[in-house]
Amino acid sequence: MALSTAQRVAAVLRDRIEAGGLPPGTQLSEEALGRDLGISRNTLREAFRLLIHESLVVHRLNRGVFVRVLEPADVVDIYRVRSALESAGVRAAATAPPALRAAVREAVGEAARAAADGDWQEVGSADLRFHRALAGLSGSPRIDTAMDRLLAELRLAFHAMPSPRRFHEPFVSRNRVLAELLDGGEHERAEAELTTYLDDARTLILDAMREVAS
Amino acid sequence: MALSTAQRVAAVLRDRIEAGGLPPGTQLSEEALGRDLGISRNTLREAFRLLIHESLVVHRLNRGVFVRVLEPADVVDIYRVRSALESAGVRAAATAPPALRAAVREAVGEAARAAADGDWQEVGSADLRFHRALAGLSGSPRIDTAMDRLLAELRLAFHAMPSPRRFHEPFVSRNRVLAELLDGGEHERAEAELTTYLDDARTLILDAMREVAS
DNA sequence: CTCTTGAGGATTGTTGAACAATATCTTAGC
DNA sequence: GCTAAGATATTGTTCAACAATCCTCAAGAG
Repeated sequence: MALSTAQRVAAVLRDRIEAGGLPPGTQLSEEALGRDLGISRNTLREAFRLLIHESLVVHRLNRGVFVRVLEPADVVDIYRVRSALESAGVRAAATAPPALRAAVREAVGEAARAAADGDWQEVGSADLRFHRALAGLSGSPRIDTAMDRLLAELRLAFHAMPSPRRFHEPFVSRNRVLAELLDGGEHERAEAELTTYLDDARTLILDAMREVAS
Repeated sequence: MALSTAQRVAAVLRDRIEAGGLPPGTQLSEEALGRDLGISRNTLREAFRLLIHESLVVHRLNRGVFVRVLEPADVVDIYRVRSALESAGVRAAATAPPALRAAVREAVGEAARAAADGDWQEVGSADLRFHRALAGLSGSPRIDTAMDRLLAELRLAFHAMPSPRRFHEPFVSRNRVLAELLDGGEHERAEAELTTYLDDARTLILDAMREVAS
């Protein structure tokens, strides 16, 4: 048994959440879910802990766990932190190891290829890799894991996006522009472009969230 | 009972670790600690998970949990992230709410008062509050908690410092300089000063760690 | 009618135990 | 002295029972 029961249960719940079967705000009852999945409450709670760590669900003392509801304020905050971490990466680009700089260019290429194929799901994944690579220029393990967690949180908001293409398409070329500014050593302009970039993306997501809520 | 048992136990262990009662590298035996604290192994493991999440302890599979040993590479990384978060705060200072800017000035005053009293322990605490306030200028809850965790990790390294006075004293006036640059709207100079400030502090800690290790 | 109060029921929190899996220590053999 | 097999101790996983807490909803006071 390579994976523990708790890990398998967590994977099942993760899939259900990301597939929309368990919408944000849903309470995950220990007894009902445990009976449903044929496991004890304690094992289920262990699975919950894994999901809590990924912030896919939240735990309220004596209340239970609920599928995370991402508020507009959360999106605003996530983009604030992203701005701080990715800006730091851009400022570190000049002294970053070649391998890290190559990762940025690679993600740009992958996004372009996926866009040519019309695979907008994959464009989204490549976009996330691009931004992770930007933050990764700092060469900091702690920044890497923080970035991973932020992007995992953001995925919860993507459910609100009606058209993946309309959201991702404009950013393919902007990613390329950013990468070229970095390669050209124009770090100040790159940082400025990154700031407006993130502001635009945030606005798009917030608009989509408002639309779904209404 | 506002806090769960696991949370209270985690607080106890956190205090013991920071007070030096549980030095870095100590193994936290489940059976012995559980008997000592009068709680079940299961609850203790829950408390461990909280501390693991704060990276005050590390978990090695089938080996147990140990009080975190901070390597020089960790200190370097922590200062990288601090630089990113505090720089973001300084850049946000211009548009930050007055209450957040006041918190920065307040911490400077408290440090100066403690220094006059010769209470170098308290100078250290005020210094941490100063830096937390700097990062707090971003107004981001996620940055606040990230900063708290970083500073808690860093405290693990402070055990290596032989003379609190020699470490903290020079920074009292530098904090004041930084705060005045911010109040004067000279954000670029403030950011530059912050960078050299953090580099100097990092160097001091790394030197002390090397000295203790040898 | 609104607000408080307090059972009662439902849900989560905690415990101790049993068994499995793994690492470490001990010992026998070469 | 070194290696390998077995013994021992510790952690990992799961379970069911009991304790603590929250929420609902009805009864009563104002």
